[in-house]
Amino acid sequence: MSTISSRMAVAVHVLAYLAWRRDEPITSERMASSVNTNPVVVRRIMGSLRNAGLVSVQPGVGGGAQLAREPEDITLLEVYRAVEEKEELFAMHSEPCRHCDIGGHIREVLHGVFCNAHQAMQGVLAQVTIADVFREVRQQATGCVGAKPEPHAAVQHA
Amino acid sequence: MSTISSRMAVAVHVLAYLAWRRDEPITSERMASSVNTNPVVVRRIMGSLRNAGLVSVQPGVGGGAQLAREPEDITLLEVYRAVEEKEELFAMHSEPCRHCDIGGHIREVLHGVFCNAHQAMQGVLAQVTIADVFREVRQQATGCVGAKPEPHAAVQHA
DNA sequence: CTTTCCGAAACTAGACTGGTTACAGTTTAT
DNA sequence: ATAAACTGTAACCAGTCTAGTTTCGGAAAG
Repeated sequence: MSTISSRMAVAVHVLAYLAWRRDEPITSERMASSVNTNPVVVRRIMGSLRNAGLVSVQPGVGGGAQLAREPEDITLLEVYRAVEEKEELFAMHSEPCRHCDIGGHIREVLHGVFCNAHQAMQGVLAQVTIADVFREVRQQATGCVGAKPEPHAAVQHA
Repeated sequence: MSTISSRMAVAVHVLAYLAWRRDEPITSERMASSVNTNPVVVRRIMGSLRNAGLVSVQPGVGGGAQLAREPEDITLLEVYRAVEEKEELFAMHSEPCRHCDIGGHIREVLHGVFCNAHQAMQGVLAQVTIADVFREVRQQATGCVGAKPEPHAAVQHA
């Protein structure tokens, strides 16, 4: 039932927003307004993205966050690794009986399969960049009836 | 940080155990002893596997669980779907601003990427069967120094 | 009818998530 | 220097999921 946390979704959303407003610093309040959450939640995620070298943040008047790299150079895999410090996708059961044929070696076998599955998932994320996401979002937006042809004219969460 | 629950690992462990003891019913107590957990935890997981048609369970004296299908016909993907009723691997953030260019369409784009990632992971699980796991576990066991050449001679959790 | 076994409910402690408030520190502008 | 704007971080909370445990009812076998 438990899913990977929505930090991933929020992080990609924010990075796409920063790619949209590529040249100006964006405050956590503006980002939170677009994501519809609390500014502290955004700042927590920005901390992870900053540690990963994906964004640069400036405090003070006129401060905010900006992309530290080009949107084409930021893959969703980097975002995933920045906001989910998880080493394994699947949890292993703790201490199976080591004296029987199954319990003694099941963990090594499972570890191999689980690693393959995790890497396959990460392989998909590695092939998508923030620029891809931003482009697809814009395409969807302009494809709608009544959509504005100039995205910069949209609501800016001022 | 949160991972997919260890129910998956326990389920594969138990199914490999049942493949090992293919012809006799195994009680939840014996399975729990091999997994090193509580019999009720095993029974909960067996309920999911039974609903998925992977095992058949008999109550009463001499009862227990047996594989309902051949180990070669049970993939880890079926096990995954049996014990994790999750529809999505990644959580979506709840209600982004629909009036701005990013928030209005980010969810559809993210949904596509997340689905691809989830399916890539499931594709790996679909290619591994319980028979594969059992065979690899046996290979690892016999490859160890001092390992018994006949796996049925190992501790049986009686 | 007793034993063995499953199924299910109820309860617990621990962990993670997302949200919130609060406050210290830093940068800019005046 | 002082005020304003913004980040960073700690602390706390409620909700959810997980895994474990106890308990009890019911089914099957002998």
